[in-house]
Amino acid sequence: MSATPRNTSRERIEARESTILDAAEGIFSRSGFDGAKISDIARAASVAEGTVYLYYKNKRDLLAGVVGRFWSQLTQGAEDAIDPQADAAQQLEQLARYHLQSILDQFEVVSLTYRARPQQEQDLDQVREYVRVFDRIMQRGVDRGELPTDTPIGQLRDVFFGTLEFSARTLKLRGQAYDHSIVSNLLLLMLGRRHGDAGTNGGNNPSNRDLMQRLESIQEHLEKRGAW
Amino acid sequence: MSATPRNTSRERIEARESTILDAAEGIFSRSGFDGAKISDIARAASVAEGTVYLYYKNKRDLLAGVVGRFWSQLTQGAEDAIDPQADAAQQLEQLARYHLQSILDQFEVVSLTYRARPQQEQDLDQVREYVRVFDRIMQRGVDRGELPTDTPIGQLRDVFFGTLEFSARTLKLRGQAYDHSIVSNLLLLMLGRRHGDAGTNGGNNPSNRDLMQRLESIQEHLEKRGAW
DNA sequence: TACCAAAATGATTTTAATTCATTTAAACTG
DNA sequence: CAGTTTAAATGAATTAAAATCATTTTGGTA
Repeated sequence: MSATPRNTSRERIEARESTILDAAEGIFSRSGFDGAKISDIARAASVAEGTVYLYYKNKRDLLAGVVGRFWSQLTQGAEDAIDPQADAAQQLEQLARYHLQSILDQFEVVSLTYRARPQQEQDLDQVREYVRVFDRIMQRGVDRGELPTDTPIGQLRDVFFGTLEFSARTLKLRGQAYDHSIVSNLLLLMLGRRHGDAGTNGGNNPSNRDLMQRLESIQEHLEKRGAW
Repeated sequence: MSATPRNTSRERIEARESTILDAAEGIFSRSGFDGAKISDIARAASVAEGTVYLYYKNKRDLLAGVVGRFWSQLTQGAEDAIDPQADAAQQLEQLARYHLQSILDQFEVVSLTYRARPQQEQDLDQVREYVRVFDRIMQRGVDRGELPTDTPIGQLRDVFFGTLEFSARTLKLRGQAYDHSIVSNLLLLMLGRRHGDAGTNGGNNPSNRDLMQRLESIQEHLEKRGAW
């Protein structure tokens, strides 16, 4: 049992680290990166200033810790929020709702993400992982024939997250709350129909090109099932 | 001519302010907000440290100056880039190209915008003004009947700028250059048609006869496999 | 040329991050 | 369980950079 740390010890240390992250998240959110003092964070975590530096190399690193944890938790939450049985359109809507709601709720932490970013590379790992939730939904949709084969997933990813984030900023700026029509309109846009508020303007006449794509996807779908 | 500053004097002062802004933009872009030292900026502007504080209350204020000037210039450039004769779709494409190109070219300054933001209110004024260029194009399109009356301009604004900005980030992250298909696809999305890369795969709208043939062949195909 | 006010300077002060010599606590040993 | 070793925590001291301000320089004016 030479170099391995004692069992209970690791738990204590993880608890302390998490305490420090909690404190940092609170102070950073309240005061912003520049406004936050390490001494405030240390006090909030009931710890000496020097202790913070045992867990994080410097202030920036501490921020990366806060931001990284946020996105990891978001990934977990997103996976829980998505019904594995649902089709691509439904899953996309679930993700969109969850995402918009979350970034509205924790707007300050999301903003802090941009502070961590431009620097080192791996600060972004947890964000990348989060984004893969979207990619998986879309890829599955294509595989099942629910989405056209030539769906440009990478570009739609930027449409999806870019739109939701800018919409969230707009809402915050105006002091407005979650607005479901944003999600509805985004999905209508991405899944190919015309815009206008959700329920409205439902039954539009699909073009032949739409029909052709649908047929192709049905065929592909049937062939994949095999089971003849 | 009592209290009014001498004519030449004002020019000298404005020139100096602009020199400081240039220096600050360079250093901020190269080193980021935290990495930039006022002493570096002062040196780059051939000015004493204290002089910087004659023109800007503090470092954050100086950043706001740099960022504000950037967005003002962007507004000017956008207005120049748009053909007043063109219809809404064309103008939107012109703005999209101009915007994507500009934020790619000056990615660092754009990133700095988020540093200035969450703070005081009027830091955003120039950004708001820039955004109105988009609003005007859309409103004019609606007024002229080129766009539906119920076009949700405010929401589409977030789609437009959100998508372009996230796309720019993706390109930068991958070290890729301007990609016109992003603009094409975004416009197709916003103006109501289907996605797929622009020039490629262009105007193939299959006829009903095509569809019927395809259906026949699918039926035949399926029946051959029999075994349901 | 002498004067004044505006502008500029950079040494000094202040603030906050980071380090590190010292102390305290925990884990292990015989 | 007292003694010893190692890990963790502390906070005073150091360092770095922003911001201030008493002093000097400059440009215009009479």
